[in-house]
Amino acid sequence: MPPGKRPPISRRDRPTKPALTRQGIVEAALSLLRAEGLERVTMRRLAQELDTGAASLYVYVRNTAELHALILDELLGDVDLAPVSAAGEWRERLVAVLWSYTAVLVDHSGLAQSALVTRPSGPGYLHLVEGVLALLSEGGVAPGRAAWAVDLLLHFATSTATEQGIRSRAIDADDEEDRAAAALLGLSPETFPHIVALNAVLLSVEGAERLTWGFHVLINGVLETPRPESS
Amino acid sequence: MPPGKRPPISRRDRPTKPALTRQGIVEAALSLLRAEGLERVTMRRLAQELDTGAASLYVYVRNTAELHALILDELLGDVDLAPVSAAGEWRERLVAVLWSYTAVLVDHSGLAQSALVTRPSGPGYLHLVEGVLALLSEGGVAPGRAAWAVDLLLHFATSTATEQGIRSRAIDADDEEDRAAAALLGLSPETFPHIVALNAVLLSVEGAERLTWGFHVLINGVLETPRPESS
DNA sequence: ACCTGAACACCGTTCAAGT
DNA sequence: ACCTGAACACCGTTCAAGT
Repeated sequence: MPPGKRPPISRRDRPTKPALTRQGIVEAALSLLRAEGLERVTMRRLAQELDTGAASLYVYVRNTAELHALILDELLGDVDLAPVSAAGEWRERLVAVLWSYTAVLVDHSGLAQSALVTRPSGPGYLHLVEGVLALLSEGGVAPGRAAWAVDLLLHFATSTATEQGIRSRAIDADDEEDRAAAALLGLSPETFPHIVALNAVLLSVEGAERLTWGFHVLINGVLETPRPESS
Repeated sequence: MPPGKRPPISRRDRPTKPALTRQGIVEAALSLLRAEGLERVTMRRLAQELDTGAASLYVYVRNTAELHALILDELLGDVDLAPVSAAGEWRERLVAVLWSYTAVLVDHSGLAQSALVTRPSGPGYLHLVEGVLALLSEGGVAPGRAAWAVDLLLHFATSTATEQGIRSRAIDADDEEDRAAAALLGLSPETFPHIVALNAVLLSVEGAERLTWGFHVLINGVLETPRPESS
């Protein structure tokens, strides 16, 4: 077949290349995230996945930060908001929602990091805020105080998720960082080998207890601490 | 002068190239940080500053993360720990220390971010932990609870610094993110132009009040919330 | 032992040129 | 209007080869 003008062939021969849309880009990014992790959700890699050039994505997405924010909000749809309208003590239900939020983020701690830097703004996030506000209101927290509290609570959950994500690595007894961690745990360097075992506990049972404790500290503190007069 | 073997010339003609040392690298990194910001403290840029190749730095520094951790700890020497042993109410002195820590980090929010991801371990950080523990002990917080509390307090300060650093930018009424921020503040889109003014307040007076409130929430919550029985 | 150039395998973003 | 190749200006890290 000679070169030159060829008849516009039907799309069927390249079924993996649908027209670009903002939603399609976000979906591709999400599947790339699940397949290869956030660090590979780059403009170039994503474009490759979509069978185009990186430059094309800039028609739909302002920059990488916006792309990540879009993914995050999509993921936030997985947060379990059922406890908001369930039966039971409001404190416990609030902790359940915060746990769910943290759990969703912890699998993709890079996204949590971006949530810390660029406050989320999509529908997923707004639903979450709404739910937390409802629970605080049920708990009798005045609106002004609740507005600050919801920020404080979500901020704490977000930063915990950021922190946790990276901690999932082996402890190395020669590593200076790990030595300091051991010191903080009150372990003398002699008993060092034991941290390996301890660390697993820290990430599971004790880690969980600490986070729950943190949530309760925040909730009790909010109940106990009025906003300053002036504002 | 013909090429070939030249006599080893004295170092005096290149006074800016001292031998590489770990400390020298950290100092150069620190001055680069102050001059150009964290985003330019890269292995390549730093090597250039030290008149060598990036590969040479790997003799002294494991990787970029370690480099940043080293810088951070150096900076932590600037935290004002005087309130630890000053007169006055322990709560207020604790808040003062936390404020100082936050202030040091907020100027370099990228470093705060790295502190969130890689828990600091150097002497600067350990002194800070020591000071906070001393104040909590003075406040009658039991050691076990204090151990968790110091983490909670510093973690909150660190993540607040991470968050604040980026917020120092103009509000754009066309920006979706800013629209959501306005919504959260309870402003209808009609009153939108006013956020520009409001934003300044938020970053100064109200922002400061919120952070102080957050610290007090944490402190009151810690006093109010025992650690779970099991651990 | 320490240092290095060069290479490998990537990045984000812009822009002129095409359709 | 949408899409793109190519370019610009970078990255971190490794490694063989030098001194």
